[in-house]
Amino acid sequence: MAYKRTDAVAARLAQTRRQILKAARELVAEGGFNSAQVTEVAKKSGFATGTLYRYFTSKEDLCRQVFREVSTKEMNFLSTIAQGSGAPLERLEKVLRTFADRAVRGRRLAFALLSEPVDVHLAEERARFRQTHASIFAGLLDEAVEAGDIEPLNTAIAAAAMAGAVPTALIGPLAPQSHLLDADPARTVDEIVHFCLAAIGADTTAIQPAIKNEQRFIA
Amino acid sequence: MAYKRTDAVAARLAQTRRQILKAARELVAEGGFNSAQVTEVAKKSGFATGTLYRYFTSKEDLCRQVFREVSTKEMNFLSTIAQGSGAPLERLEKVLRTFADRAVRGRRLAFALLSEPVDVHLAEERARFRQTHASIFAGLLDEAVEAGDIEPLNTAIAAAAMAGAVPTALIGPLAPQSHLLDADPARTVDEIVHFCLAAIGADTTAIQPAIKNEQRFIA
DNA sequence: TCAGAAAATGAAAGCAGATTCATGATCCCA
DNA sequence: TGGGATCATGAATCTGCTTTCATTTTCTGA
Repeated sequence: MAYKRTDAVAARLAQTRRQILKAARELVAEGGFNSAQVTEVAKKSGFATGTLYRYFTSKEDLCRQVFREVSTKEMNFLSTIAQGSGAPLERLEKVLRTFADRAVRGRRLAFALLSEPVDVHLAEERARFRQTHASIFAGLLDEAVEAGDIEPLNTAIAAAAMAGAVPTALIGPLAPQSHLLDADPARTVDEIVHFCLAAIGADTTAIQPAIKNEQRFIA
Repeated sequence: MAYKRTDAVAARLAQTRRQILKAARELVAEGGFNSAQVTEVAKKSGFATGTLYRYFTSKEDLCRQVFREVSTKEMNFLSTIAQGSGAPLERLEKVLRTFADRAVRGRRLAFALLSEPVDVHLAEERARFRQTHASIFAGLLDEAVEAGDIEPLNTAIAAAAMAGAVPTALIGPLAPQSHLLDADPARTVDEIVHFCLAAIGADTTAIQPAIKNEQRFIA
């Protein structure tokens, strides 16, 4: 026993792991999970394929990590807004708008997370992602009902409907090759947000113009 | 040249083709496209795998046919309702309700058509399916706007949002193993329909109770 | 500096399917 | 009824990946 992992080595290992994840993430952001083949990730990260398997038990494992990393970032982002101050419906509007807005701007990545055809395992991860969106929406709807800002309704169902409506309304436009949205993305986002708010009986007369900062899905 | 295909033979060939499609369709209705492996379809239909390739150029081809057959039936169904008589919004409500209702009742097949993870080719087919739903919705929305029943809006976007909202709101419940919906499916459908109609500013006070006939996605 | 231990490598093996194709069965018409 | 044509068969092959693992390289503490 003449070997004990040094801090320096541990750091390097961690670094390697990060590099692999980064390479995979970038490939996903460019061409979806489809492009994240083991060989490609290896090449891009600068390590051998065998090496990847010292850090991840399988390709599936690697992809799941990537999905989680990226989606967690998005969810935290929305979650923070949801927990902010202001009337529940104002926060809901901001969350919806931010969601749609970031998806449009980070189109390729959003496509990968939301609608690219993927295998069952990633599909599960995606379902969780959607479910989390729905939870955030549902929480705000509950608050709004509680506050008497909207009529009582089944918030779980309404939230799920929103979680489906937003991405789908963007999907054609979200597909990598599509440029339908380039004309007037802000207007489209406005319409979608309006749709969701009206659906729950919220007053939509005061909907603000699109967000100005250039937020987007980021790899 | 001592062979010319007889009518009898042609009929048998057509019959075989139908049998293969039927076997595939049934497998899909039971376990999704995942279960429609060439070997399985062959076994179920009673023909050899090689035979399938005399009728379909590839597995992909076969699956696409199945998807089209089934989805076309659904779309025609909705389309007929959409072209019926009555106020546009009444027809829209009926279309939405029928869509949701049939999906709930023909859960497994609906899952396969709407949210099962599938490869790129079927995903394209699915996109078309969604797009058709959206077109039907959009047509009715246009009529409603035209008739002055609702305020003008971007009907394409609203329609796409509905096409996403309905399946997603059902999805947890739609997944084959889920039984969330068994408690009170009609109520859930009501909520979803209400959501969509409210979203476009339709008067929802007169929403009728659930449809009575036992319509469903049929293989 | 060296021996033992971990880490990295990438060519080869594995894998789960779809797809092919040589062979045998069936069919048609002269 | 026979020979040429189509049809059906299913074991063997092909395919595009992921995954393994014997070998090489790097690291550690004595």
